[in-house]
Amino acid sequence: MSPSSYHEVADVIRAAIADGLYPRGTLLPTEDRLATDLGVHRATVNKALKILKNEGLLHVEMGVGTRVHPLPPILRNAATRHSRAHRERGGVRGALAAELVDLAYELDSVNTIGPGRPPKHIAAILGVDPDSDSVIVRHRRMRAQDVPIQIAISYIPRAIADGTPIAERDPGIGGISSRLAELGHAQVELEEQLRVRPPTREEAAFLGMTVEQRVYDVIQIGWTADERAVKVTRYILPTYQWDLAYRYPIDPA
Amino acid sequence: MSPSSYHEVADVIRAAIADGLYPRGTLLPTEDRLATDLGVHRATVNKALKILKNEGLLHVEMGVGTRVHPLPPILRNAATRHSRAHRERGGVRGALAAELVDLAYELDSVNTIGPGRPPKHIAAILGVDPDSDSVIVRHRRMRAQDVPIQIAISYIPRAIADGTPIAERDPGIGGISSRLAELGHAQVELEEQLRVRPPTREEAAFLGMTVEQRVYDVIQIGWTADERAVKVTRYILPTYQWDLAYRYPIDPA
DNA sequence: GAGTGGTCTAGACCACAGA
DNA sequence: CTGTGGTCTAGACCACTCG
Repeated sequence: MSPSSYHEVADVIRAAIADGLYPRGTLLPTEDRLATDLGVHRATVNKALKILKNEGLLHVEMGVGTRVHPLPPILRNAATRHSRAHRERGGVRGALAAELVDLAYELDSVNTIGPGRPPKHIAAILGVDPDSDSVIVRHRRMRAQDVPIQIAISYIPRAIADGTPIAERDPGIGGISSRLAELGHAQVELEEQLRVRPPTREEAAFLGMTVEQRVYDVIQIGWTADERAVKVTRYILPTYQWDLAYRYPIDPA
Repeated sequence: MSPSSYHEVADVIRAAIADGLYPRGTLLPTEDRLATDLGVHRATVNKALKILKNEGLLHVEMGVGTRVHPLPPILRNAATRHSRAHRERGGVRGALAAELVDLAYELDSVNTIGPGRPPKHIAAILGVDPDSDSVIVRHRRMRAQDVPIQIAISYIPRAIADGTPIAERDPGIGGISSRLAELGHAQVELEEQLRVRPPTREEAAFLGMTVEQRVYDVIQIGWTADERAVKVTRYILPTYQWDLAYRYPIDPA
């Protein structure tokens, strides 16, 4: 067959991947090869592959070739991931780690923890000073199976966190949420605001994405029983790497 | 200045739009014009504009020109009722809620209602027969200010819906949820599973999108107090047209 | 150095909308 | 009929990786 457009070429290759012709993690044929096989110019193949790269299905290793993305999407279930049982399963340090336990993925994270200034809109939520180092910032960049999958930046008021394990590198079993609870700041509700946008250059660099792909940008606010916001966390997740799930009560009337 | 790559051209145009040089709804200069102005070939401008189209910032009217997308993103707050008690508290919540209030948009919807077969995975959730017309299907395509913004397809078991206003074109004040409550099937919790993907050709056609853009694909399940799923609704939303918000309780321990 | 994908220019033809 | 964006081919040069 001789596809007449780059969308058809993309469909052919997408189908070939779905059929298992090119398993996850393997190299695709070169663009020249595909061009001659499909009877089109390389520019057309390049345009078709760009679609699949933007979808997150393919991934380029410069100078090497084009690879089928190694990891299928992971489910992030907001309803269950924050239960204590979930967070402490396998002695792990937080919600993400617990999710990956099920999949037998190895989690590896690079953290930067210390006092810092909160962004203005986050300072407003937490009710802290935006112009001084009023929060502990926990910046975490995480990989599963050596594939970057998430950036998480947490902001906790220093009035709460100073002198506690929350300000330390290792917050202990169950993560920050467990420590907040022990300190009398248990979060009873979480609020999440999310949108989809292109990654910034920095985010793209760490996540191994291009700026033409998409990330979820999730702002999570932790509320206590007495209606105080005690933690704000921003999650940056590649859309092709995650499915999200929520469960919430409604007024039955 | 003379941008050296199509990403720079895209950045220049994105910035020009952000600066108000090209207001929402107006036509951009032609590709030829931009090419000569920026000192690059039209193919480069075309590639740059494609990025902005994929982001949903631009929209082509064939044979006419390229227009800046008319509507800014809308906030879809999954727990509006639930969050109402908290509305006074300041910060981001108030700011985003304020944006919602602006919407004096005119809504217009085309509906198709009747018995039908549920998709297999939805039949499994509802516990109905996937091989017969076991559900009432309510298919709604909605526009705001004449801009298509959402597709919603609801599935309700006929055992519940037959002979009630749920199977009628107009379900009455309060909609399906109120009727379900009156019939003894009040939903007390909603579960939503969402992912981001390219639209199908049909979805793209109605929503005025290309298949290189992205939609939220949201599966919403309505649960009763006795843990029965009484309604499943699938929402298809352009990602550039919506921000999403959730609020849910967590296990504080 | 050979092979990879990334990008740019150049020129061409097409379908579509509107005067 | 003219002007619009959509697309394809052609050929070139680049930065990168690996042997």
